Amino acid sequence: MTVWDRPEPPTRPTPLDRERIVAAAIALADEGGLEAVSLRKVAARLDAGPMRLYGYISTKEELFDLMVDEVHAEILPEERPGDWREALRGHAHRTRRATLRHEWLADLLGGRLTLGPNALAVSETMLSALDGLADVDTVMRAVATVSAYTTGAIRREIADLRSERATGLSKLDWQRAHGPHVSRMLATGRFPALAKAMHEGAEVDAETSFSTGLEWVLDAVATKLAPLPG
Amino acid sequence: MTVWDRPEPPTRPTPLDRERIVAAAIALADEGGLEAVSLRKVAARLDAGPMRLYGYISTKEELFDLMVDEVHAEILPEERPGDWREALRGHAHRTRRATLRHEWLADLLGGRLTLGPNALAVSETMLSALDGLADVDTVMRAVATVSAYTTGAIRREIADLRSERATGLSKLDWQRAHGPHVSRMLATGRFPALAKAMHEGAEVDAETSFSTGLEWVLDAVATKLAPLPG
DNA sequence: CTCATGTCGATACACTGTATCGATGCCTTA
DNA sequence: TAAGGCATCGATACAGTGTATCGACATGAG
Repeated sequence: MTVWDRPEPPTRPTPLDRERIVAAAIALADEGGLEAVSLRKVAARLDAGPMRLYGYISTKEELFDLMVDEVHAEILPEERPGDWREALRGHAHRTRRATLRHEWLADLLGGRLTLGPNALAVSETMLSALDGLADVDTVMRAVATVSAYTTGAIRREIADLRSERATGLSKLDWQRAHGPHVSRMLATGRFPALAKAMHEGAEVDAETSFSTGLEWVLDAVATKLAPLPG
Repeated sequence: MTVWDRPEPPTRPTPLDRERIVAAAIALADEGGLEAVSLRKVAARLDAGPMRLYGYISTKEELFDLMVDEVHAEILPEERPGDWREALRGHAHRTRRATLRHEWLADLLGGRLTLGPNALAVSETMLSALDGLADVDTVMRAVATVSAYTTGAIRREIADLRSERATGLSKLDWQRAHGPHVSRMLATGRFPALAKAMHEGAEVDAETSFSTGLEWVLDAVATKLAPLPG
């Protein structure tokens, strides 16, 4: 019996921590969407049994919360924004880009309060960028309104994206793609405005679309923050 | 052997249809949230085996789509709106109220394209209310922007609601409620703007909150539809 | 009356999140 | 150093999920 024959001692498994668990979960979600994230698969990626995870998280929902907060680290601005408008605009675009990198985020955005350290830091930077420009309630309203638009617009964009991907067709073939159903509906003549929009609407790229709406909302916020004197 | 002894013929089960299936699913979701909706439970409500449903729907996702479209019937305006602003405002508020009646809708809103007849009809009324007030692209942008705000704001409101419900406490006790975590965070002094907002912010009811943000967005739309001459 | 055909739904499968609790290793004490 | 008690950890088990499969059945034709 030499050392070579002696079996390895039962490999002390790598100790886990939340960070590694969340990273594994995010990797899975990036690859296969949220529904590809199961505690068993996350654990498997870390050479552990499923129950191992329950020492670090107490529920799958909590894991999702941690994932969302982790991505918020990517949403934190790298440098101090110039003014409030740039702060809000930057936040919206960073959120959008993060969601394009992690599409599953669209399924979670706005679904639960996110109170992790990164999410709080993000809120902090937005609020502080507006601090002093109006009373507290107006400032909060401004942040909430822009965030609501951002959440809604991003979800919509991702929904479109998935739909296109599923049919494998561009928006031009959209009607045909969605089977006879929509075409038939439009053909009934019951939806003239919709039909007109479908036929005459220009095809704008998603980023421009997002941006345009965002600027509208920012314009609105501007008038509330600095109402015209008089 | 009398007629009384003769066993009942195997009860021809009530024939199903999509409508009854969707109604059962909505009832379940209203009672216990989306995750209470399982094909087995839906089927059980209709005295059927699970596989019975697959004659009418081909996937659980499809059932969700049908549920969403069904609720859109409640969102259709009852009477022709006075002007574009009332049309958009009405739609937003009806969507909000429908979501308060069917909280699970918040989980689905904006998550997938909804192309059912009711959803199409809703889009039609919104687009037609704006028809002619600007070029097609601006009109579509207006509808999309208001819808995005609506989706995002509603999701946020429901998330808050659930959070409050889970802790059983009002927003006043919010910090304490969310355990030491948030309080500790705020106490670190790393989030002064957030702390200020928490302490000085007035407690406004959800509807007012929703309304205020909505009017801001509508103001923005107004300036794009009817730009000042010059 | 027999047989072919097509439909329908019971059974089965692979997988989920998580409660339970016996085995295991560790630390303390004699 | 040896033994004992304790806490921790994770394998097993459970109740449930969505849905593929395919045998049994009812139905229609010959």
